[in-house]
Amino acid sequence: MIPEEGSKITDAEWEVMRVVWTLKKVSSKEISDVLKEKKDWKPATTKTFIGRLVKKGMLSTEPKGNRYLYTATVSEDESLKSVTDELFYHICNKEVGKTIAELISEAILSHKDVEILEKVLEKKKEDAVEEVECNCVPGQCQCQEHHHMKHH
Amino acid sequence: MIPEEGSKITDAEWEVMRVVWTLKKVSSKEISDVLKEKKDWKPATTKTFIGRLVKKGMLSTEPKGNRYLYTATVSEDESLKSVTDELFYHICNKEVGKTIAELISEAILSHKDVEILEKVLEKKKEDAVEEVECNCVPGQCQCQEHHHMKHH
DNA sequence: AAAATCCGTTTACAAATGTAAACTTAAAGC
DNA sequence: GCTTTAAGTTTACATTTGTAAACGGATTTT
Repeated sequence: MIPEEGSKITDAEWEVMRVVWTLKKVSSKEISDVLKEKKDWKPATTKTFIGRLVKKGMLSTEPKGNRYLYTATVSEDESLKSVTDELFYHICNKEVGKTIAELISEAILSHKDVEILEKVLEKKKEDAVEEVECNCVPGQCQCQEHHHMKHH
Repeated sequence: MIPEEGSKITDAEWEVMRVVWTLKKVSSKEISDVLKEKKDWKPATTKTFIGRLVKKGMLSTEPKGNRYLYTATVSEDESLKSVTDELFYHICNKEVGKTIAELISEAILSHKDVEILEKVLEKKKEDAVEEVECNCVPGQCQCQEHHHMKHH
C-alpha cells in the first residue's frame, strides 16, 4: 500500500516509525519492547499504532510464519520534511533565516556540524536572493503593513 | 491570566495568534476579517479559537466599550520555540546538525540572511562540542546499535 | 490434549481539535 | 421604543489522537 498523499504521522506514531527506521525490519514485539522502555506503553498501545500506520500505508507487512515483519514505506528524511514544513508553515518566509539562526544558536553542535553548515551556507550563496518575498496574508505579518493594511 | 505552563497552541489557534502578534491590539472583528480571507473561516469559528486562547491565557482582554481588545501574552518568538522543540523532539541529537543543514539547503534565503547565519555559525564555534551525545533509547537510532542492541 | 501464550484485529473511550450554529445581551439604527 | 446587528458565551458535533482492554485464532508448553 502506498501512503496516502499527505498522510501525517502523529507524535505517537512517530515513536513507532523511529524504531522501524532504525531496525529496518521488525516484529511487533521488537517495537513494543522498545516503546515499553521509552514510553512505558502497554503492548496493546503499540499494537494500535502499528495497526494505524499499516492502514495509513506508512508501514508495509511481510508475513513471517503466522506473524508479520514490518518495514517503513517512507524514509525518515521524507517524513522529517513534513515536520520542517510544518515549522515554516507557521512563519513568514522573510523570517525563515532568522528562525534558522535561532535554531543554530540553541542547538548543540559538533565542530564537524559547524563545518558542514559552513559548507552548506557557502553553497547557498549561489542561489541566495536579493530579498525574500513575503508570503503572508495582510494582517499576519508586518512586512506588508504599509502597502496593504487599513489604518484605524 | 498567565498562560499555563506548557500550554500548546494548535495550528488553528496559531492563525489567530499571528494576527494578534501582527496587529498588537485587535478586536475580534479584525481577527475574523483576516481569517475569513485566509482560511475562509466563519466568524463563529474564529470566535471559538479566540475564546479558547483567552481561556488558555494566551490572549488577554482589555474592555473597550462593551467589547474587547485582545493582546498576546506570549511573544511570537517564545511560541516559535515550542514549534522548533517539537521538531527536534523527533530526531536524535546527533542528527540536529544535518537537519539544520537540510533546512538551509531548502530555504529561500537572502544574502543578508546568509551573512547573519555565517555570523551565528562563527559564534557557535565557541561552544561547539567534540561529539554530540546521542539521547536516544536503544532501538530508536543507529548510534548505539553496537553497544546496546541485541542480535537476532 | 489441555492450557497458556502470543499476535493481529476489533472495540472502547476520553481528550483535543476543527468547524460552526444557537443563544444572550448590549448597542446602533430607524 | 422596536428592530437589526454585532460581540461574547454556550452548546454541538464529527474527527483525530492517545491509551488500552477484549477477542479469536495459532502456537508453544506442559
